[in-house]
Amino acid sequence: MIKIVRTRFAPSPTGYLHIGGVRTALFNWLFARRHGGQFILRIDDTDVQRNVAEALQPILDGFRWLGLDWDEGPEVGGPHAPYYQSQRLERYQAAAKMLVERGAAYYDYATPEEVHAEREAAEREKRPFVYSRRWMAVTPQDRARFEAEGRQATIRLKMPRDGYCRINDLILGEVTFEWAKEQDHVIQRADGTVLYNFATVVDDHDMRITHVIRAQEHLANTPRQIFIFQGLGYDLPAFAHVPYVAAPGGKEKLSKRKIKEYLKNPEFKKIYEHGQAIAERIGLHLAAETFNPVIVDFYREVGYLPDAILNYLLLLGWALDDKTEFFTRQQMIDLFSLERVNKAPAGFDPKKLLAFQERYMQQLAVEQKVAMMLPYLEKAGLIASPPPAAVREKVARIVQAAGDRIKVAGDILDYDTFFVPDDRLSYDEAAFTKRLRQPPEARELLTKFRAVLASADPFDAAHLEQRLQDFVQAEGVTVGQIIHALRVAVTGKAVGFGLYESLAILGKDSCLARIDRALAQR
RNA sequence: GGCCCCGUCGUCUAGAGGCCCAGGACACGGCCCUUUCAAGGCCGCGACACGGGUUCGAAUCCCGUCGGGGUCACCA
Repeated sequence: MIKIVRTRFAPSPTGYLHIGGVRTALFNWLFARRHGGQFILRIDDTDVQRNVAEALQPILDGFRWLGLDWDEGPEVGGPHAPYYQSQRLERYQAAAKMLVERGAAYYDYATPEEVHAEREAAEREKRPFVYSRRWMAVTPQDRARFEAEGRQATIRLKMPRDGYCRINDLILGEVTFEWAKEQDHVIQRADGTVLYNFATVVDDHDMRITHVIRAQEHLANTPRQIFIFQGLGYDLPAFAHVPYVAAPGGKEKLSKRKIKEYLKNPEFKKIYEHGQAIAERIGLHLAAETFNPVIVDFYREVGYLPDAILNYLLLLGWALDDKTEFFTRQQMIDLFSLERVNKAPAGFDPKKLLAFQERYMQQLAVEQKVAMMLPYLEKAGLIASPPPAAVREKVARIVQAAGDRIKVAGDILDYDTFFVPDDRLSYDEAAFTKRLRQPPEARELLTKFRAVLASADPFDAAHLEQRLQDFVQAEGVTVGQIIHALRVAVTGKAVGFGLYESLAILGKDSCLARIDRALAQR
């Protein structure tokens, strides 16, 4: 019988989707899709006191935005519901009890202090800690006696004390652990709630998970989980431990808590500031702790493409060959394999992510780009909402003219000059000085060229270029002497796309008004 | 510290004994194009952690050293 491949990703409802988590989820998703199987989302909320629904929403939104659909889980349900660990407690308790009955676990009446003391003693004597099982209840009489003392029971795993646990990991190969080094871990607390390592196993079995693809930090948990699977008489899933995603410019695991440290990295900082600037212009004032390149929401708000992010993440620890870099969704699914996942951690490089983003942006048609960018202009208060047809047309012309300069949708705000009223145009001071105050001939040339513009017809890029060429010839000056001054005067900025196209988009009236305004400034 | 994992250009990687005095991409530097800024084109810089084996031959296999990381909870 061929088992249908079923993989899962089990996020905790923390309020945001972590980029490293997405990479793990992506591998799970791809593996399931590759083999025509199912991808399950399960919520690890065993230890969460906060409002789960609220903290879960951003995560589900993130998955949807990225196009990583789940076959079973929150909001879609499924045959193994509920998919929230907090709602499965009775099932876990029944399993824990069964584990005790089968002799693979026991009721333990030690207090946390007593165990702690044993651990300290072992440390002092520099020997590995192994619980003495002094407060292990072997018989019902033991339980009664301990309880008479006012003690409360936890349930501990009764780990083997000899032999080896061999794991055949799909990525790492064979990994061997010594059973004797494993602890009698608590699986059920004194208050009856259960611990992650135990709940995970029960869920993976109940939900018929065939392949556990998870971060390598869980490798050390695997022996005890295998012990639980076997103790309960469950079939073992296959394990694949993917290396964790490392911090930018570092080797340690990427962590959402170390943002301040990452911001010392100039490249990370640059990407962050680029996004932060866009966010602020659309009225999002978010703290670095919750809005930064480690969190998926950052990319969504700033206007990245999901496909670019996924493509980048796919190549973080996986490669098809020595040349293929770009993968469509379908190609990813067709070509992904766990065998080609690297064993070593890969550093997260937001700059390379941006490079993928640029390439994906370049492939979009103008209409697609416009659709992405209109919301930014609306939120920044630069255009009406919904935008009239004429405005859309204008945005399309700008997007066309800007070409590859727009890397993320939010970059459209760099062209705000085309939307501000003529009398509110602000000038880049440094540029204004360099182009309009310092060159002695600037104002005179600009004044003369204003007259040329006033009579220009048609007011399009080709014609305007011709008029400017004629002008410099007639005046005996260079293009450089007039064009920079003109750019600053009409756009307020030193840089931008083609000037003739800029003039044409602005229209004659605006150009003339802006030149007048510039000439009036001292 | 115990256990486990890992170690090719700054970064992501290709490489499964001769195709490699190591290939690609990002970044970086230069040139070209050019009204600015991008984009694009061309060129360049740049790595097998180290030491021993095995072999006619090692980035690839073995051993050791060093280095990095993960994990050691009644967290997930």
